[in-house]
Amino acid sequence: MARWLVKSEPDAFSWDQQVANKVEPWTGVRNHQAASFLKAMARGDRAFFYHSNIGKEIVGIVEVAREAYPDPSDETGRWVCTDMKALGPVPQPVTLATIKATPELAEIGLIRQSRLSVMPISEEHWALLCRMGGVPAKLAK
DNA sequence: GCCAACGTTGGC
DNA sequence: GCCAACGTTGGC
Repeated sequence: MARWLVKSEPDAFSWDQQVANKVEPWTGVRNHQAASFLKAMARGDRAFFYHSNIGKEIVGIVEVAREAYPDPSDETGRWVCTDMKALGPVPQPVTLATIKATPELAEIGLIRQSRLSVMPISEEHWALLCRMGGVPAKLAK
C-alpha cells in the first residue's frame, strides 16, 4: 500500500468539511506531476490531509475510496480526481515548522517541492509522522 | 504584503 | 527552441 500527502487550503476545503462529508471528490489538481500521483493511487491507499496557507499542518488521515476518474470540475476533460474518505484526525497536528526542524524529514516532498499539492510519502516518513502526531495504531497502519 | 519557486504563454 | 513576461502557489 502506498502512502501520500494531499494539500488543501482550509479556506477552500478544510478537514472539518472532509469529515462532515465523509467521502469527497479530490478535485482541482491542475499540475501534471500532482496528477500523475493521483493516477498512481490505489483504492485503500492512505494519505495525510495537510492544511496549506492557514495552519500549515497535517490534520487528518484519508483513504482513497475511488481511483482516478475524470475531474467533473474540469471542462477540458483532461484532468483527473480521486475520491477521498475521512478516516480520522491527527490528534496532535504536525506543523510544517516541526517537520522542518526534524532532520529525518529533510527530504520530504513537502519541503523539497513546496508547491506540489499531491505527493508520495515513504513508509519510514509515514511511520515517523504518525508517531509525531499521536496517530492511533489502527489509523497509522 | 512580499517574495521565491516554478509553470505557462507568447514573441522571436 | 529559447527566453522574457507573467500568473499561481504557498511560506514568511
